[in-house]
Amino acid sequence: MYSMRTHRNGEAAFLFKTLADPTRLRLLNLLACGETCVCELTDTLRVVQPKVSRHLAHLKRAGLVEVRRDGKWMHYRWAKHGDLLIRHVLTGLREWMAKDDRMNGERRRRNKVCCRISRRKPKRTKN
Amino acid sequence: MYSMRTHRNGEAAFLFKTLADPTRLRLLNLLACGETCVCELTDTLRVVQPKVSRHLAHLKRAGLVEVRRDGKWMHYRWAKHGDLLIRHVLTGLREWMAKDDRMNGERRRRNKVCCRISRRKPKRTKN
DNA sequence: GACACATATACGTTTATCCATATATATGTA
DNA sequence: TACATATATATGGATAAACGTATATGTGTC
Repeated sequence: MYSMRTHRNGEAAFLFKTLADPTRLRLLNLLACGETCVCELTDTLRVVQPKVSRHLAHLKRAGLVEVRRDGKWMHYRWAKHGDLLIRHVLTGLREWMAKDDRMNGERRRRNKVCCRISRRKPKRTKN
Repeated sequence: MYSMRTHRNGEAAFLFKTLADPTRLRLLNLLACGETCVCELTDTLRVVQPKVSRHLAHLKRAGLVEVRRDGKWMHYRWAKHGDLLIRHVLTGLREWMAKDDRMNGERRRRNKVCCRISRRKPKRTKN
């Protein structure tokens, strides 16, 4: 179900195309910490919001992430994968991210991002 | 050593970019059977030779395959990988290829290709 | 050396990808 | 309803990837 794209027309290439972009790998890296909303991703990566949304959409099309709406916010997370290929690839990716310096730094930064801290106590806020 | 590209500048993206092409996946699929020369690959995939060579060069740059010269022929094979990410990814890829219909068909065809059969007995031939 | 064959590379064109900016949509609040 | 905020999408331009054809290199044979 999540991996239609890789099986339809037999294209694993589509999965790899999705992973072949540094920004998308950085997004997956942050999502490896758990569910994260778009503004947190934007702030952490210091990347303009349309760019983040565009890449998230691509990850979603490929079945790599799922979304949940919470008021104005969209929370993205890694998808559960039935697909064997995706599972192997993401296992390798997780291990790689755990060792990569830049990725480590960005995961650390994620937890300090202002909008994350300020929104923690009230589940929904006006600001 | 084989995976310099993935570690230098921290880009796993380069590995995925290499795998993000159907022709290169088809080549890796044939090489999964064992060492294969360019003309066999060309005949099996029914793809023009410069295209095959170009993609093989890309796979080599990424450290995914190795080459051995045998007279006029160049024999390509999967490389041995120290890199964990590459190992996970290729494990997933192997399993996927084993199940994919098109890939199965092409591996079967590989063993029937004319130039393969005619060149089997004499290790080196004039023709 | 001249030629044939296997493979690699160079070149110009087409196609796909990525980006930044602008704009649209959706939700919540006054 | 009007407005602010969060996110998504559309548009046009720049960059890179892939392709086919032509040509170069490298090896063996005569």
